[in-house]
Amino acid sequence: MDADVARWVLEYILRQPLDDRTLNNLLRVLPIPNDNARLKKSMLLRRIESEIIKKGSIPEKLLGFLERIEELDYQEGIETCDSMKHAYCSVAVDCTVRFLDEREEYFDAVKRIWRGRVWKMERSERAVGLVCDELRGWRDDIEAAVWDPSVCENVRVKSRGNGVLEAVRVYVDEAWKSAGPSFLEAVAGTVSEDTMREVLGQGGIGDRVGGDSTRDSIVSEKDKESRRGGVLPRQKHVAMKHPRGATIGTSRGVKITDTEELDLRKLSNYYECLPSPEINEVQEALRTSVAELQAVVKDPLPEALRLAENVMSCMGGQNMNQESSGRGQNGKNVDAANPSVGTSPEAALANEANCDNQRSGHQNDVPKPSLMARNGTACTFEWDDSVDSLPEGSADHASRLHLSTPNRRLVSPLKKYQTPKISRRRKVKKWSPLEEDTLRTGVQKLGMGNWKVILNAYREIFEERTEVDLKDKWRNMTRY
DNA sequence: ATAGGGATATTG
DNA sequence: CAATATCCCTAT
Repeated sequence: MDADVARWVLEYILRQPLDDRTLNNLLRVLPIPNDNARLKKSMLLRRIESEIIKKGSIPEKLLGFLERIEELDYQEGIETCDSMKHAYCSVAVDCTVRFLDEREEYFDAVKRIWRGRVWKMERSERAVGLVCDELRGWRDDIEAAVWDPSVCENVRVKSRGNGVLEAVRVYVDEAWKSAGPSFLEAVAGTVSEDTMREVLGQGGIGDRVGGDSTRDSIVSEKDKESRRGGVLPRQKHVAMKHPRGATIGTSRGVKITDTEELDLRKLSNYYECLPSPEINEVQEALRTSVAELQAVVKDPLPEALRLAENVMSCMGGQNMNQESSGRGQNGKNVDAANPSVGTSPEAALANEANCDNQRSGHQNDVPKPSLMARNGTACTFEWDDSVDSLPEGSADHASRLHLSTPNRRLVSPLKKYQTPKISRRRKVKKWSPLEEDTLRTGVQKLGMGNWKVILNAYREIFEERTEVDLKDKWRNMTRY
């Protein structure tokens, strides 16, 4: 599967009300691009959601999740929103004051959270967005409470109205909202059902030119609201079956158009231009991978589990966790670590409860879904090691099915969609005379065929060129 | 990493 | 539309 497509699919399923187990299995199987901030953030958000739904109490690791999100935001120049600051503070407080009754543990928590995390943030090189007055205020109180029993009581009282769950929920909702819909959903809302059918079917297109051609990309409020609403089977054919009325003319939808390179624009201008191969390519990609995805989404538990596990049983175990250190891994490492991918089911995840439980034994009956096609720039991701250890069919499990039911989320895709690079082909860039000269001297000095050496030697001049480009250019220059 | 063939974009 | 330039994919 193409890396972009994989990313779209991931973005999509992260927003689906799938339970953790299913999601986890899917994540295990999909190639995860390691370089996409948006995606990472979605994962973290989803994990936070999962955590706050799971148990009554807030786990301390939410602090870590929030910190990572903040860092991602920072790198993208996104300012930390108030709800996030508040959520972080609330979690920190909650995870500390819960130990107020045990001096030892309380002190440990203070050291861990306030003298550890918070302290680090405060003296970080950059201004960490999570640090705010509220946090500092609490820090002082909580520190004082370590030594002073009377302050201790104050803290206890003050923390009663903390409302962690609410705070976190508010933030998560806001974050999803500003992230906008997943690409697949955006596209689904962009193209009418008829168009989709035509393109996905045989592609009889020309006869529709004209008419309602000035339409913009639209995602209807209705669709957005139902996005994560309730238990699944509703929106099975998300990408293809949008009731025309809901998506197009009638809705007071929101534009998603201000995205420079994003081909959503082209998709939305579908009626105006002749279909470019590029669009066809996108839609073909969507067709195939969405079809695969639908098999999972429409009937999540049985279907997805079966798919995911069948796939898993065909693969070697891949327990790389991209989240923890993020950058350390790439496709090569994964492949190197698992030379037996696809051949040795017994090597796979031997210690994973879910795998053992549900493996149906005949991995060869099922054709290898292309979902698992691996990509050189991707690695696998372990959603959460704790979920798998939970007993199957427990109350916990059942409750997680309703994961997203409470959050009704109004998505306004006003925010720019972080452009996935659909155009797999770079823009054509004519060679300048300088470049040509440089190439000539490069070949003369460093030897023809040593394209990489030449490229490195004149990196500033060969801007945006690859060694293959040099090679091709030389081929052109020396023809005849 | 490189070469070669093929796809796509650009030019005339 | 053909010729050419650039870019991409794949086998070696």
